[in-house]
Amino acid sequence: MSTAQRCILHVDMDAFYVSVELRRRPDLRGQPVVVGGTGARGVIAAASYEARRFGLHSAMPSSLARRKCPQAVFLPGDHELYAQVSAEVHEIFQTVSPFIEPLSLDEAFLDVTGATRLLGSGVQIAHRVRDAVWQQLELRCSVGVAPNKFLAKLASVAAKPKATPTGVVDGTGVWVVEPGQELAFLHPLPAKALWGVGPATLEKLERLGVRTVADLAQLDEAAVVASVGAAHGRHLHRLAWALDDRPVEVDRAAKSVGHEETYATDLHTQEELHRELVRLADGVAGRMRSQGLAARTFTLKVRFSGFHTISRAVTVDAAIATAHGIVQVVEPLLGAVDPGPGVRLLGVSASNFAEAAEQLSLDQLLERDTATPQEWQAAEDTIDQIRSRFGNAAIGPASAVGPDGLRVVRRGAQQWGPDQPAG
DNA sequence: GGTACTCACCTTAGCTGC
DNA sequence: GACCGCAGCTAAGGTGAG
Repeated sequence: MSTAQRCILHVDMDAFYVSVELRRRPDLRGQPVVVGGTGARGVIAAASYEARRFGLHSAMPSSLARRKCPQAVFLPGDHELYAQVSAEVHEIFQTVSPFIEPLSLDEAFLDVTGATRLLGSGVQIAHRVRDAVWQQLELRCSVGVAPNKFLAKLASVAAKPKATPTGVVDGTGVWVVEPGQELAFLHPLPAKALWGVGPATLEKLERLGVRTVADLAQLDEAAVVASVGAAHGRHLHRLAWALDDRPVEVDRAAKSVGHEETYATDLHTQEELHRELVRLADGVAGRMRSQGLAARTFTLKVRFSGFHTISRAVTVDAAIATAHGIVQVVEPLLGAVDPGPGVRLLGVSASNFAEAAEQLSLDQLLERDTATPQEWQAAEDTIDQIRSRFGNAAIGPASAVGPDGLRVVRRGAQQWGPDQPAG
């Protein structure tokens, strides 16, 4: 690398959701504990290392998890609490560097290149962060230190505790990939360790005889491109040579906002679909307005009972930020869906964002209504104010009220599957 | 038999305009 | 006028991550 050596940290909280829960349920320490998957159709969001000894892991269907580990304690998720604790962790990060790129609630990249003169080496800063997180929040984390993001991420994996059938083995907590040692660290790893290699890509690479990162590096880039596509192939081949110059991005703007929901029992009528569309649109519009966004493209996603999934999108001329506007645009797409076979999931997402200032010109869309777009906007702004004062469930569209009463879709509110058993 | 939710990015195909 | 190649855009679906 010709540019000055960077020092990147990847901080990954250990079994984050479970660890947060154990702070208020210390009686469960040392037991197999799982967060999420409390319903019949859900998956689990996180598993304690004791649960991982039985093969449990995040995104595992809850029914399978119960079979593999009947003694596991299943706890419902509390997304708001995790977000709050995540913000506290973020404050600790701020004490060592302003250059923070959150990846999710439980992990982030930190560029500490500029902090090393003041705070010591990357390793010293990593230990400083790790100690502070433990002392202030009673939470463990693993930290990878490397010259780029990709290696720092792999290093944090190497630093983590390991669950084996015989017990949990503590990790080192901090793992450093020293400059000059990148390939020695990287090449023995399995190809699936690379960021961007999932089951589909792995199968293609295996057809080329690739087992390890070293195998991939030795291939001609053209062969990788021919197998997995141009952009993906070039990217993977560079990663196999430890080449990753992506910066730590502090303020990444969202490119889409969406909500989707899997139902405890399938939907079978247009009336049910319409009611759910209104709820989802309300959730999406509320989040867009809270971020000052308005969108031109809206995508409807439908998953049928057989798991066959379709998506349909529509792009309009004028950006929209109201639930009413979204429903008007997406309703025709939904009308073309035959709910006869049963719909298990419905989703709405917004993308192609424009300046929120453009959002008032909805005129063509709302021709059939008595209210003007400005009036709709004012009405939904008032809804936002009521919710911020009295909570999300305080108010919502009347047409979204079903037999169970009003439920407002919030980010993460239903993240790990429906609570009610199917059936 | 069992597969959540959110977001980003890519590929492919079809359409349109030049 | 028909056809071709190309670029740009959009829609749909797939893949991957966390």
